[in-house]
Amino acid sequence: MTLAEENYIKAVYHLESKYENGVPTNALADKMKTKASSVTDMVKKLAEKGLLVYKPYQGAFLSEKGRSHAIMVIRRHRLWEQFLVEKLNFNWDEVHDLAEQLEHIESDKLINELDAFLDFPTHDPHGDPIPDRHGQIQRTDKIMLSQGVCNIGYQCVGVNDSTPNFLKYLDKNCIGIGTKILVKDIEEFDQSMTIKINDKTLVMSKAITSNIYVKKI
Amino acid sequence: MTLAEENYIKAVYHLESKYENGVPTNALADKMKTKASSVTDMVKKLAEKGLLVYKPYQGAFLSEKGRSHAIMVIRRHRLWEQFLVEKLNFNWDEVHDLAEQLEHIESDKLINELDAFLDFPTHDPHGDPIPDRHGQIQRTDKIMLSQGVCNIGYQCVGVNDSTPNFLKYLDKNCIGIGTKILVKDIEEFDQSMTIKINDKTLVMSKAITSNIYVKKI
DNA sequence: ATTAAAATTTAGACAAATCTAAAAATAATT
DNA sequence: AATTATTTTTAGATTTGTCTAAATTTTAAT
Ligand SMILES: [Mn+2]
Ligand SMILES: [Mn+2]
Ligand SMILES: [Mn+2]
Ligand SMILES: [Mn+2]
Repeated sequence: MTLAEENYIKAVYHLESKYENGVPTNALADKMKTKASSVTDMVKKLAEKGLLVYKPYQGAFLSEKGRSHAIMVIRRHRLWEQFLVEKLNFNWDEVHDLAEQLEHIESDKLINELDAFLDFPTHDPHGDPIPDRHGQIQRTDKIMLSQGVCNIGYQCVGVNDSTPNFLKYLDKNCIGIGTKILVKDIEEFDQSMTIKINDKTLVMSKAITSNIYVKKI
Repeated sequence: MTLAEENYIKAVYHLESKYENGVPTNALADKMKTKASSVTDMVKKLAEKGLLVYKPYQGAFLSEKGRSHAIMVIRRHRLWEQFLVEKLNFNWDEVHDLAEQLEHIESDKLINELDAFLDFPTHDPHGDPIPDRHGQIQRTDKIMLSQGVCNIGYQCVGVNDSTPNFLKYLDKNCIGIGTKILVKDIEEFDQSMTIKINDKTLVMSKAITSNIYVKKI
């Protein structure tokens, strides 16, 4: 399985939750930063290999084989991110692009030993679950902070946007995985939220609060 | 710099010590397990990029730029090998092929942090020196065991052949980096050597002894 | 039900890295 | 020095993944 193929099935995996009746060619082209015509070619190839199910004009689905391979790529990605942060002093905003490279290294022993070396982490630095060696993913119930309610305490468990820009914003405001957040007020007009973190008060737009995952304490 | 290009300059680097008047196309084709015509094409491309110096029919040399890049690829290769053995429970005969993949991961921070994490090792699991972050390589004086002399004690400091087959032979006979070896006898006819390791006596052919590097104790 | 717009696929081309087969240059032998 | 043999390069083809431009299909709007 080539690097490009792995990236495509991973993209299909991530888009499937949003497009339940098949992932459209254009959505995939966007995600892969390529052109629709390139996607059509690749999707046909992956369908021939039995990794996707695909009918022309109808979008793509992962086959079981495709899904389990996609999950393994995601396992590798998240384990490497965890390694970089835990062992090599990387910040959580520096690891994604590097993990995009490392996730394609092919070795079961490597990834399982890395897993053990890290003490079988269940989540990566961004709060995303790390599939276990059998592809099992621990589902946790989380909501977007934008869905939070006044005067309720929450704890940050993940982020939706994990681009460096957003993560640096969170760093600047002392928000990370595990941070306790108390919702003080929600402005009706634009859903902007006033929250308290360690006695510091902070106002965040909906663009921010809808990218932070929390759970009730 | 692509994966193929990095592999070529690494191959030129390793062959330059044997071919001082330019690395011949065929030698490179052998090493790269490809055809001479493919080598010609690639060598021309690398020369245009300023990584090699090349005159048709005259063989290839590394430029300074090419050499320093080759050394960095070797640094990455050996640091990864060391990581796999030291931290992930790999045996020294299992790491080479995996390091061939890992050496192409592009990130200075990654490799320098890995270096620090491993406590700045000077040698890899096969006894080969690890270039430092400036490309400096620690040269140690070593000889082939086949050049050893009777009744002199040596210590194994490296191997010439690091294929799994040879390394497994060494494992089976309890020979590794640091092992003390006493030369007891050398048979004139075929240069086969009788040696003593921890009171165990062992006879090794020249094919073996010329692949073990030692230094006088 | 037509027509217009959007999404998708096909056709044809291109760069990277490889191959085979043939031509050219260099080295070795007579 | 002329002839072979070896090495190296060129010419033309192939695979992978991409592109642009044109054709087709589906969806939305009159
Ligand atoms: Mn990531
Ligand atoms: Mn992540
Ligand atoms: Mn190696
Ligand atoms: Mn090595």
